[in-house]
Amino acid sequence: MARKTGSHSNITGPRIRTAALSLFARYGYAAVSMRQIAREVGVQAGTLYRYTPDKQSLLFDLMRDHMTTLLGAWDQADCTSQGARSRLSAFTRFHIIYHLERPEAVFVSYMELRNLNPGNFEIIEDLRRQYEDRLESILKSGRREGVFHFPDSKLTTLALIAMLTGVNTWYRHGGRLSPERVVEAYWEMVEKLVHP
Amino acid sequence: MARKTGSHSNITGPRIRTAALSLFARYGYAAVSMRQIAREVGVQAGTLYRYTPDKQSLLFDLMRDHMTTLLGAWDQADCTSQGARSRLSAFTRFHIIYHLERPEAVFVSYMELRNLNPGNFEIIEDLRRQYEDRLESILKSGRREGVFHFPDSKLTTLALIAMLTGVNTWYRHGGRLSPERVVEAYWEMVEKLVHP
DNA sequence: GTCTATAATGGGATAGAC
DNA sequence: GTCTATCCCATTATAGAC
Repeated sequence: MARKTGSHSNITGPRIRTAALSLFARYGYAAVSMRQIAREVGVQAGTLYRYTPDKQSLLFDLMRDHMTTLLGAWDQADCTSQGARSRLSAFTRFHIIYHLERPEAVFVSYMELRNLNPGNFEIIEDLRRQYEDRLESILKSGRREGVFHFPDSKLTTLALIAMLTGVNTWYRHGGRLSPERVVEAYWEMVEKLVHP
Repeated sequence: MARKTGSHSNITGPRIRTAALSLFARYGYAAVSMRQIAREVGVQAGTLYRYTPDKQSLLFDLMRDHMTTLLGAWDQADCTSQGARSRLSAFTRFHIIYHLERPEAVFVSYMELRNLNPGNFEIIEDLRRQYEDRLESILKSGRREGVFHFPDSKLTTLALIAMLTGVNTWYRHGGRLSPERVVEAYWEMVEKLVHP
């Protein structure tokens, strides 16, 4: 049986999400219209509402998916049986590489928090806290093992995440440094920062 | 001679800028309307255009003033005759305190870059680069003096600034740590990070 | 599954009265 | 120096045809 003309439901949904992510990252959620997203996808604006209840849900779904995928990927990569120094090295590499591979999702997830409605904001913030907690527990293990020293575990967690995420603001593909070299340099700095 | 009723030109201009800064910080440039700014100030929307040519100039002026004031304040505070370690300590303190005192201007200046038109963007980016260069030259002096070691001066500059500016994302007035304690903790981390 | 058409609202910016 | 009134256009979201 021939497929009906215009029967693209399996592909239109993802294409809407991809277009929205890209436009939100470039111009910001508030500056992007549903018509703009529709044009990018190649459908009329009304059609978008078959795939999302409203613009807010589109933003929220993108951010929630980014955060849950990030958490899942780290939990897969983390070797909890290893020592804290080795786990921190793995975290440094994972965080930089994972974020460099998804600049748009990272950018939207950090910049558009204030455009979430209160309920959605709380859910995203909880996921972010969970990710921070993963790093903090590594730092605390290292302190118990006597291989790390730092002034305050929560504050050091936030300092390290800010430092590592900052790579996304300046890294340019094909620039002076390869991702591998960036990871090396940051690990050298992280290692000294937590040194006893 | 009695002042004319409604003659507030000396105060309305600054009040527009304060209201705009506050609203841009809370809701984002694109999400804030000129009518909203006018309501906050207590004038009609048309009146705003006696004080700014358009909405874009309002944003640009706020960002440019923040960056030039920041640069001027650091150049005032920097004791170039001192050693690099002492200057880096001063920079760490200056950056954290100065940024904590102006959360709205800092937030707007980091979040609304993409809402600047190309010419304005270039001017702000140049000011930002100048500020980064101030830190980088301290790091290079320290390396020449033999009191610092790091993998790459530009990369370390950006890592440190990201780390220090990150304080603004989590610090809450009246929270667990005083600004003074935050400065101490960050200096301890910065010092180790650049340790030979 | 997508389209056209439209409702209801609000946007930036300007003109001219007072 | 501020207000009122207005121009013109864009916005989100929905209804109903095909």
